[in-house]
Amino acid sequence: MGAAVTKYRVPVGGLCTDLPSEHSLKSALSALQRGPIRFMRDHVIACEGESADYVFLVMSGVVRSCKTFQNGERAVVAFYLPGDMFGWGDEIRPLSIEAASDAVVMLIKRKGLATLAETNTQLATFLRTVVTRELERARVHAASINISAKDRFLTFLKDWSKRSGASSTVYLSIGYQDIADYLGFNIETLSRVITRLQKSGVLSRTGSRRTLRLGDFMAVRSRN
Amino acid sequence: MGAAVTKYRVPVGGLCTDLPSEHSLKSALSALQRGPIRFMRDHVIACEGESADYVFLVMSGVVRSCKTFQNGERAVVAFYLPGDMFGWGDEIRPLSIEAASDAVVMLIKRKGLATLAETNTQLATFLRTVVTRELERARVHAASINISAKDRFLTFLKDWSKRSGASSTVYLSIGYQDIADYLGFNIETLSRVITRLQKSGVLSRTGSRRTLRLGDFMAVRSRN
DNA sequence: AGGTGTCGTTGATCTAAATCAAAATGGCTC
DNA sequence: GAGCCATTTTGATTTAGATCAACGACACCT
Repeated sequence: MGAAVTKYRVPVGGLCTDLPSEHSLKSALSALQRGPIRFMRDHVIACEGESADYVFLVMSGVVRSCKTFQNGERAVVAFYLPGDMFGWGDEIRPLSIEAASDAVVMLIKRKGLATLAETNTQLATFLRTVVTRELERARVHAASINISAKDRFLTFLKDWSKRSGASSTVYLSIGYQDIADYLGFNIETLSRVITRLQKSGVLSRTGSRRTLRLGDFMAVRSRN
Repeated sequence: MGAAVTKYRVPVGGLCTDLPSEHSLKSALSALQRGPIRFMRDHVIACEGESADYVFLVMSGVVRSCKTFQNGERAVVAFYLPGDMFGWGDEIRPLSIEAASDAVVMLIKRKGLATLAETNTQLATFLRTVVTRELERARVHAASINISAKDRFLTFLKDWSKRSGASSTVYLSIGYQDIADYLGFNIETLSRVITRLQKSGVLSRTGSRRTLRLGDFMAVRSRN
């Protein structure tokens, strides 16, 4: 190992990549951890309105946070991928947390983390970047409020492929309903958008419906 | 003054309400400040892509942050009202900052603030809540991606009236175009929505078009 | 292999909002 | 007040996406 900087739990290219773990921090963190815990798809990990005692670290699978409205509609606000830490910064959960695919999640005591961050500058910086990055993502999402379904989906795909370790082949481990609820249109529209993109050669699907092979994105004129 | 907790610059019920200013902090902060600076409506305060040397504190008027796309379209991502501090947490400005009405803004050196926050827990906590609150707002905005123009506008109005010091009369100091670009529909639709709400008695406009008198919001069935 | 349930696809129709076009309003200066 | 400008409003038409309905595909289960 030597002087090489080892990283703390990095399943893919997620947020936690940024947290260097010297031994002291690593052991201090492990004292605050519970888990890993397995959740089956669609199972609720935490409810809206609860006190947020834990911060989450996704080990595998995909986790979604969503807002459910009184009329039964739902909006998916964010997806968290392996390596992502989230749930920091809220005393009360503003959104429910659910498994969007079978997922393994680590729980970390929020208060303990806060205490640790008071003395450990590295951790404090890391937590700040976690929130900032999430804010950035939310802003981009919010800014996409007036673009077409096609462009919205392409933006999503681009982001997803980047986050899940860019390659020309993307595996959507989550259901279409989740994607549609995230992008703000319905599942039929999503299906049609994908079909159209397929026909126009932007992407192709071999074998499993969930596996998309991407052509040249940039070739497609989109808003940004 | 005695034991009474004085607050730092609180034009209305904005974010800065939360920052208690003992003398030491106050003077340390004032050393980092530049301003107040006046900006006329639509003037650019900071550009996307620039290094973010300053954090902003709105003294009066309204400031918007927006993303401009290559095709000339624009999305307003957030509005900042008197008392709001923003721009913390980004090394590089992800969005341009512009005056949505004539506005007076205070500039605070970001690096200095960061240094100060390292030793001052109160300030650190405050900065964290600033970012968290902004994230919360962005999430709500993003979650509104699939609701009707009417509901989106009502949600906006509710939030705006709360932020600008709730009363049954709301003064929109910004143009319709800005509101439309924030809500993600065009100005004609916004105008029609308002007209319809007027006809259905949810709100009325006396004198200036910019002044809305609100009826009972809760009576209107909306999604949340 | 055949049945069953979930999930994605396709088609027909409807509707909210976009777009195009023009008029009305209010604010401003002279 | 008259004229001029930016802003908002209203109307006619088009369109993207929603909705309703049915069908196809795949995984799972015995």
